[in-house]
Amino acid sequence: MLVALVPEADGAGRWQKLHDDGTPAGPAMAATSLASAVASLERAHKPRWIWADTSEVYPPLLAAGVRVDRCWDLHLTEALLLGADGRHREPKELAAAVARELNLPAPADVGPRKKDVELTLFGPDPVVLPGNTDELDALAMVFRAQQRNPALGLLIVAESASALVAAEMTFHGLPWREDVHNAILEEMLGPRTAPGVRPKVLQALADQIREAFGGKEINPDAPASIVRAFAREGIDVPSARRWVLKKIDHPAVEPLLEYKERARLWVAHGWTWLDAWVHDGRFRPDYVVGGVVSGRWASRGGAALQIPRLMRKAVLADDGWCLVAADASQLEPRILAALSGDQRLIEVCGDDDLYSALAEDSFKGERPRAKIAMLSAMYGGTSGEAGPLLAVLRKRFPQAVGYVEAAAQAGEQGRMVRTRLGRTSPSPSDAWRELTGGADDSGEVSSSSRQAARNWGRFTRNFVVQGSAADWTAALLGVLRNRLPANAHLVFFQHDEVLVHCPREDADAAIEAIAAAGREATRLLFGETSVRFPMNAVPVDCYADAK
DNA sequence: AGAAGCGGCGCC
DNA sequence: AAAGGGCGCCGCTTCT
Repeated sequence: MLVALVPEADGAGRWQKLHDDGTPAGPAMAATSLASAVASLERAHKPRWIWADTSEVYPPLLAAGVRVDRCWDLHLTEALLLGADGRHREPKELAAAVARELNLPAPADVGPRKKDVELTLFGPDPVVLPGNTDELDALAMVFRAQQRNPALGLLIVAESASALVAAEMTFHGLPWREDVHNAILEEMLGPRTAPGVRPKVLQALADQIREAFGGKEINPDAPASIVRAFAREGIDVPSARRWVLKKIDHPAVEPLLEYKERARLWVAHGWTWLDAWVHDGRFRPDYVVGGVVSGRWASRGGAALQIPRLMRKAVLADDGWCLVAADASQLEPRILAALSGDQRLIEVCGDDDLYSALAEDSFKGERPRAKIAMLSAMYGGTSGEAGPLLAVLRKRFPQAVGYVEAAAQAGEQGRMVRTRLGRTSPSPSDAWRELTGGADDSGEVSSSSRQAARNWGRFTRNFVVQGSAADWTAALLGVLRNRLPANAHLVFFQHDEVLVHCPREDADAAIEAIAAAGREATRLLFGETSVRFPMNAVPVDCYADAK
């Protein structure tokens, strides 16, 4: 069963049952408490909820204690459908345009709409909804229009489930111990200072750096200042990047590197971050499902997907609870094996450490070289020894390497590529087409043209692998959230790893659910493939103890 | 004064 | 040892 749902002010709302084809299956109903209406419908029918935007509709329901099983997110779906038609939209433009179509208020943060945004979005034959259309009717109409590409069905369902997971993660929050975080900061920086006031340890390092440059003024926070300071000493450096500085023999280098590391901690995850993002022992970032073109999640605020390893010490389970940390090991090369059907690579995937097996097979047991070769194939690396290593890989695994090289070629020619579940790469810009349009008057293809083509080829090469891996994790999340024990909560997700917070006695059940979800995700994407996708799942008290 | 771009670095 | 793909976010600098 389907139920379309429109929230209204003060926790009220309206809903309407729909048939599977999106036609009305009952009258429109009004509820003064939307949450109780949803709860009772959920108990009775476990419907698939049709709503405009999970990130708007679901959090208030969660806050009222209501969890739902399934949904269909019209925003996310429309983005997938448009992308598949080669009509990508910026998320903000899409949100504004869909809101307009649905006669809903536009998101508050949407600025002036650009002129060239289409006002009619839906389907090959755009539907223009009159301004006075009932919102429930509009939802149903859009839902029906969104059945236009059945090939995307699984992706849409997985994406919508991901949106439920994202809202639930924000709701539960990642356990975060402020006292532990503060202790780390104190150890690395010294006592807390007011915002903008350089902590003692950083000031001491800055003084040391200035001494090393003969007392001349230098701002270690400004890369240009660092480059100038070295130039005064007769040392030319192209930039102030860490790996550049590391190669220099100069007394300022050590304190500079030390300063950079600690300053980064102060600025990105210092006391200001703690005040802004951690409350009542929980870190609650906003996750942006589908925020990356490849289908990976992004986050908004709090740099949720860039938590430094050091700070994971502050992620501690509640008393009597534990964190089950699980990651899909070496996910992307396994995805490539399954996508390409390369039998030899599939055999290599039989090993828990894929790179060791690859090294044994083709690289004289040299694991680092095997890894460089594989990463170069997936990322389009060319520098250093990548070329020869890739040649070895191509000879031994022609199907796998051929798969990514075909994707690269498609990109270089300006064609779109698709992930396993049908997420589609954006088209290159008009400027790109202009630049790569062909030979100039003299018949030469300019180097900037070739470079632009290669750059886009690297993007599409990686897109098929990174995006299909995102397909796989979306399927995993969707399956997992309905398999976990009732008290076990998904509290973190980062590309290929999840954290589950649960009572200790539920840890084994959570681990089993994760393993089962991994198997199911593999089956949903690839059917009865023999590629192995091992999940490492371990119960820990502290996130830093995983791996 | 505020926006935009850049360099840099955290994560996968 | 870095590089090759994807991000978010900071401070600094330059532009408007």
